[in-house]
Amino acid sequence: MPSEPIPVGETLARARAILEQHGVRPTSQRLHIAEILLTQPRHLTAEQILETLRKSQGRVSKATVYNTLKLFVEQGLLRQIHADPQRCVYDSLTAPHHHFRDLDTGEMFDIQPDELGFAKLPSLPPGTEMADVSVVIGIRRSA
Amino acid sequence: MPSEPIPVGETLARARAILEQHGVRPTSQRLHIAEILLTQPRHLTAEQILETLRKSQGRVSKATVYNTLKLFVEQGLLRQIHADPQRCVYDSLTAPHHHFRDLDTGEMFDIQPDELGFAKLPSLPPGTEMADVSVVIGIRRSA
DNA sequence: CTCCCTGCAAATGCTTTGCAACTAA
DNA sequence: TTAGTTGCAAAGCATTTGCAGGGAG
Repeated sequence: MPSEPIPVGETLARARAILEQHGVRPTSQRLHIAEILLTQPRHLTAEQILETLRKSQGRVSKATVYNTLKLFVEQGLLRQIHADPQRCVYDSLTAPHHHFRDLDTGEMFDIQPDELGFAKLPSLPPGTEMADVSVVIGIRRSA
Repeated sequence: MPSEPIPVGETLARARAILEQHGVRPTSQRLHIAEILLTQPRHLTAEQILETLRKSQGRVSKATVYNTLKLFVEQGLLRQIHADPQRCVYDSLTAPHHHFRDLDTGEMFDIQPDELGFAKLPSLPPGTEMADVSVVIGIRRSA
């Protein structure tokens, strides 16, 4: 269930606040990218972000998009998901959660953490500790 | 727990049998690749397979390795895993199962299906059906 | 003789990097 | 001024493709 779009003025302010909280200078490009990732459904490829920017915005460089996304990931604002071999998806929900993945389109949808639980987890290899658990449920249109 | 290496003569025969079962002509390269994937631990990148081939075997083309792996995947002999952004791992265990992933090395280890169970699964988006479930448990060396 | 495998090199597509112009404090 | 950003083009890498030579049936 995608959250509904938030009025633009609000997202701009929120985007700015978040960037400042993370010590990222809120430049025009960064604000626009931050706005897209706060307002739109939360799983986007670099290409989709670039398209969105170009529609609403005019000129943006692909390199700047990638650099900004990389910066956001380093700052913990985004998470990268690599379910697809060829493209990488940026997820703006950074809290631990799981995903549905539409096998036909590659689209991803969040699963809230309380919607999924384990009855049994395997014992870890000796000398290791669990860092994270990721569940991806592949789905397709039913017949 | 990696199964222990199987004597070479045996793997060659098994490799040949499997290829023939799947209607794949058992050429020299294909047999060597099939042998590697039956004998060695089961999660290898194309690069690792190429290296192994070149050590034991002599000349092999990168293209042939990729083409063969692609063929094997199409025939259901292998499964591709895309946990890493930059490389893709081929898994010779095609039955449904889950994985540990060493976050430092990228290495993957099987989790047997009976070692992991769900207490709760989310309801699917309407009009869709579940195709598969993949669990990846990220681990690292504990302090 | 005819497929189709194989290897090389070139092409592809996503992502990163080098670098010069630019912009804001 | 000065550090940090941006855009363009070129570089990098894993993977794919085109094509000529070669081998198996």
